[in-house]
Amino acid sequence: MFSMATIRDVAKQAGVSVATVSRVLNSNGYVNNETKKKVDEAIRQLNYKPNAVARSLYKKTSKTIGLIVPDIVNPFFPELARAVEDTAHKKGYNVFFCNTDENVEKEEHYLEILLQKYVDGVIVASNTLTAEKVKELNIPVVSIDRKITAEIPTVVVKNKEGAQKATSYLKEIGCERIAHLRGPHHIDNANERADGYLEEVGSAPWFQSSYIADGNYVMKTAIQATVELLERHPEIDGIFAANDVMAIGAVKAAHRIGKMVPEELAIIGFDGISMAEATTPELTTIAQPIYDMGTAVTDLLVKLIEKKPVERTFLELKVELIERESTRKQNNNKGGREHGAKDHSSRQY
Amino acid sequence: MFSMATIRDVAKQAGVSVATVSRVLNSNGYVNNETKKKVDEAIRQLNYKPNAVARSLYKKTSKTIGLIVPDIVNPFFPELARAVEDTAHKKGYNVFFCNTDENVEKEEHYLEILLQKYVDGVIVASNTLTAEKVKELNIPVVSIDRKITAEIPTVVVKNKEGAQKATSYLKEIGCERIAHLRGPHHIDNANERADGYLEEVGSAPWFQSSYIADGNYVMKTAIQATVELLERHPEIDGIFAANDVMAIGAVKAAHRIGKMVPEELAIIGFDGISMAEATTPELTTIAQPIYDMGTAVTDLLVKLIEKKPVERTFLELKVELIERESTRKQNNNKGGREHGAKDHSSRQY
DNA sequence: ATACTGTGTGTAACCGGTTACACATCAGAA
DNA sequence: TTCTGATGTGTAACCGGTTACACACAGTAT
Repeated sequence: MFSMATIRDVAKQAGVSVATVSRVLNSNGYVNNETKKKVDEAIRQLNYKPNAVARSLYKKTSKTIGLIVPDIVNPFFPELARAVEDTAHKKGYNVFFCNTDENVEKEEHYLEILLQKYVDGVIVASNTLTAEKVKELNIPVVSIDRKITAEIPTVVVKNKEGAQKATSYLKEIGCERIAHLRGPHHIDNANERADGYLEEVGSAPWFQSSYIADGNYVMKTAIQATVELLERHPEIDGIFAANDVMAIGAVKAAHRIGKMVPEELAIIGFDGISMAEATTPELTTIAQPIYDMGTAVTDLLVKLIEKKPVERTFLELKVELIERESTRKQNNNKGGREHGAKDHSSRQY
Repeated sequence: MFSMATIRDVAKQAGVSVATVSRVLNSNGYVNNETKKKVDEAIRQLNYKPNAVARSLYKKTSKTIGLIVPDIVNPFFPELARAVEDTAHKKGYNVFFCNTDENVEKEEHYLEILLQKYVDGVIVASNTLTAEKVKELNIPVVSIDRKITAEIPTVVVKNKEGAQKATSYLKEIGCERIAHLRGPHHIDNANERADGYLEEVGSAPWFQSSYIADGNYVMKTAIQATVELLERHPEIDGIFAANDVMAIGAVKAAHRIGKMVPEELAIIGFDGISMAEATTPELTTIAQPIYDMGTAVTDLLVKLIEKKPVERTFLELKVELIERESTRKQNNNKGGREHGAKDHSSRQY
């Protein structure tokens, strides 16, 4: 067993001081060209790699960020995590990966560990954190998908606008009784999406609040809720589900009851997760630019870390309607504009 | 802006030496109970948190591991990553998260960075790494899902056995012409699964090699391959796809052609990804114990890191047939035994 | 001749922990 | 009484980088 070469080994090998080696490594200060060659040669010979931990200790920065998500298994987060990691890597940062299950203690525990490990900043996808906690961390924290407070930089999407887009699209294709399968009341984006729905149909003559069913963003309960909804209101011919997972549940419920999708019932989701393409019929949805959100939030964090100027600390990204098979226009029946090919969509298992 | 308290601040505050504080922190060596109280009080007053970087530098260990996957977006990996992170966290380790897209240079680059950051070990899900490269890292490396070489500890599943199980299950429910949608030739598990299929039907009188179609583990090409397969051999009444994503593609192809699943064509996949439950009909599959694999591989790695004894360095886990709707028994028609409820299946978005 | 600036290099302190070693005290054994 | 071992604490070296500072020497301006 042998141990890694240190900067002192390199210095000895090259016949110079450690300061000079350090200067060569970081290309700062003055170094004679001949000296530099000797040092480079010594580095090559010893296969020297500088020790990032020692560097971190002195510089008080680790070129590392933390990514805190509720659960990577939740289909929204893999693409987000991918974008964060890609962007961080491009900028020279590594990412620590943490799952909190929306559990406050777990989250605070992770933050403490990350802080002790000198992370330069943290990306949080969670709603349990308080502004106070964040402030005492003394490092940049940005939030994705959930607003925490006005002080914390955030990247979200236009949830209300997207919900309006979804609902008005259902109207447009001829739906006359449109229901909403909403998300949990304690999650902001669920409320915003419900607001968007109400904005479009809340004052329609047929509307009643019983057209809104409570879901909690998971498939199983969405199936049950949809079955009850359709039993309560058999006249429903369109459902806007607040996320894709529930929309998939709604499709299953319709199938179970024997309602044809989209002929008798149009269903539209929200999120644009890849699972929505696995269903039959494939799901029409309001797609969030998940990858772009990850890129944007990471860019923002890195700028804050490196104290570069940032234009805005609150980004509200646009969503996009993707027409697939779970809805069909009354008049024309074309497949509809899809997403542009994503640069990372061709990967294989 | 204020800076973090150090061990020397604590020592001063408590009126003791840094060694004593360190002893209290790590509960080793002798410390008088009264002294310990003073130190604890000083720690509390200053809200002192030990600096993990400084500790790493001296101890040459960071309580950090690397997780290298091809692409977290690939539906197999989120659950694996979750298991790895859960297990690592439980044992006091943080995980660096890296996506390589099966790209050798990217992979080697990540390994180099991880090494410089003093990671204690690495989990690799990849087939591009050579044993030589791994050896010169001088830290424990374990492999998941892919065998690299005999020397590198590995956790895989019984692919051939699973494939046989899938194929014989199709025979059992009455299929008489069973095709195989295989994975890429350069991936071991694809070859093992093809072997398992051949073992079951390779010597059947009806068998021809044209019953095997090349797929590359992605949905789009699987759809095309299935369409061609069914045009070539309309008599096919069962398809074993080498992964779930291709099986979903096969379901779509059947739907497109107008073949009823499972009535006219039974389809079975492999992997047990959650997406397989989103389809209509829901997919019968050979489920890998993905979460367990992640737990096992992390346990193994941590044991190697901590130089604890390990029983075996090659684990081949069992797979399990999950009957759902895309296949149906000729005789009895019961829903079939599902997975036990996974402890992490109830999370919400 | 003097001062000044740019180039090139080395010494040693520093980052914030851990621990080897030295030393002191005290109880119980020989 | 002396020896031994357990208890308790402090000093300083160490981990492997970075950099402030000192210094030396050249070339050029005054």
